[in-house]
Amino acid sequence: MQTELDPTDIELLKLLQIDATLTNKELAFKLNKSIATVHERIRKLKDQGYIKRVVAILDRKKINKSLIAFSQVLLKEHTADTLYAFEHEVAKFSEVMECFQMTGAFDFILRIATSDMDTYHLFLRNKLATLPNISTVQSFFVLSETKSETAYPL
Amino acid sequence: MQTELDPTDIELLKLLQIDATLTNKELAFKLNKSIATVHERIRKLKDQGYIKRVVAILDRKKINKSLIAFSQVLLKEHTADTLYAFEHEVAKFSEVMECFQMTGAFDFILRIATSDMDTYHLFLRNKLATLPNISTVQSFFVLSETKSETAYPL
DNA sequence: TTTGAAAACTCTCGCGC
DNA sequence: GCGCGAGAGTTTTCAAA
Repeated sequence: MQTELDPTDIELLKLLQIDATLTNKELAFKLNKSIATVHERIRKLKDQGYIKRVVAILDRKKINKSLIAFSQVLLKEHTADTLYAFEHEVAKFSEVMECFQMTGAFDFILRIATSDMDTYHLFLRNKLATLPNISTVQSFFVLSETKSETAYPL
Repeated sequence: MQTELDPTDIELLKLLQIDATLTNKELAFKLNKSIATVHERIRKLKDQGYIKRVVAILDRKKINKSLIAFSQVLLKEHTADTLYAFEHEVAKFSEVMECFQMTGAFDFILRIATSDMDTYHLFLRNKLATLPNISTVQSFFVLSETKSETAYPL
């Protein structure tokens, strides 16, 4: 299985990261390739896992997710079991968009999406803070989103 | 312009957030609507800005973006001008995937994608730290990505 | 919102480089 | 191996009701 990207693959990935609604015909024109070639390249890029999925990105403010919080979590214990248990439980909460284990002074950083501060408060009290083994949770709130990019440079 | 979402719109947004390659025919079947209805609903959801864009999500480790850092930036001054200038300059760096102005003990949090620690270091020294008006930058690194969701609950 | 038909696009296959 | 052309099969689009 060929796993290196050539310039055509790179160009395709660049374009599809920005707008995945481009048709094969449009892509073929931009790349000076045939439609069949573009089709085959994209199939391979998906098969090989370069393209994980194609998704619609919504305007969060329009769907009542106006408040984004970053919550830094410190656990009491750091055994393999307690780390796994935390990750496993926290992933179940629909408010948690992302969970990363981190280096540094705390263990995890969570990105939480809610409609407002009251809802965040309820999430913290009734969901996050009820998990066992939590030592501290520090919350920071997004005032404004200056840059928000899903496309990696290639 | 109708701006409220009915249950069909909500269901469509849920599905398209997960997989935007579903055809109108497949969506119509899932929702028990006609293809033309689905087509028209999606057109409206895009027009009204609920769907901002449709993008391919890549596997960052396969495209040499193995290291993700969250960098907390504190500025020296907080005039409207200096805040704007920082946002404006930092958005130009291709390594910066996201930039948020925050409440709390620091001013901005950046999500930085690079290939490795050396590259991050170079970014910090030669790009970020050269911006005027920066007081401190604290960097935290992602050890593992437990949950990573682009779909908001609806 | 639906229908239905025309236009556009997708996807596969086999040939040629 | 990789790319391309052509055609069958789907999907999208757009009237009209």
